[in-house]
Amino acid sequence: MRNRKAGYACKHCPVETTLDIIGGKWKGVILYHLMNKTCRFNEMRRLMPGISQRMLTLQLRELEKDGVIHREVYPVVPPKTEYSLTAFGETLKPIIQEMKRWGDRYEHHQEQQLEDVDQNKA
Amino acid sequence: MRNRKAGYACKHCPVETTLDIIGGKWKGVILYHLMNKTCRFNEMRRLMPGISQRMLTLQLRELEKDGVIHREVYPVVPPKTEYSLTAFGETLKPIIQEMKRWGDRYEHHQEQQLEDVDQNKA
DNA sequence: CAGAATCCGTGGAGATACTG
DNA sequence: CAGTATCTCCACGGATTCTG
Repeated sequence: MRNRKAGYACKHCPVETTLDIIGGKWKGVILYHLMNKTCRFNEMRRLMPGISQRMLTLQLRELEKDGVIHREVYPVVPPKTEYSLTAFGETLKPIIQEMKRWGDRYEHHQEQQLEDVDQNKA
Repeated sequence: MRNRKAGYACKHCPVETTLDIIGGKWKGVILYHLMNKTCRFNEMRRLMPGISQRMLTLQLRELEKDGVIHREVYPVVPPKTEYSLTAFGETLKPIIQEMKRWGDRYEHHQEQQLEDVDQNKA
């Protein structure tokens, strides 16, 4: 999000505060992947085929600026950069985990419906 | 979000699936308020001073289309419309609650820092 | 490999006015 | 009160090219 108006959430709604940090279009997914393991740049691109290189960079920079992720650059050739969650970023895990749980159940629900249609149960 | 590409999430990442439903800029906040109580249109506007009337309408329509909220129109004068969570929408509560919890703690953390600065502890 | 820089189109979103 | 309709603008984000 970052653009919910100059930093302060109106009536300091806590959900709005949270969305100011993880509300970016791809931030949830990025955090989800970094929860499992430290990742390199192109590795993340492969994990998220839908995001452009430019967007990935921008979102990573914002997350870094907010102290959620850490960016470790190794001065080698060819370049190597690793992204990982900071301790602060770890505190967001419960949110992402709930999102994963919900998404999993929703997908199963969808599959179920498709099967029903296939078998003319619907 | 709704625009993560024609309906199917890549590699069906569950977090992406979830964000397709609640990833809209204001959807989290809307759901948060509807968790507490059924709300009328202008009531919600007051709860969210940052959102424009147009945006509120659009986000509500998307949530309705996705089956997350219910819109009850009473044929009276002046008009009265009430928004509430559907049973399906209720299943999103754990996510929003985690967001609220995190936002609350984050705000306290911020306050703490401000106090420290005030008292030159920092 | 991990980006930065540039160009450019689209639609996200504000402001305003109108209506049942 | 609870919206719709229209006009408008800018920044979000894609595609492409260049670099250490």
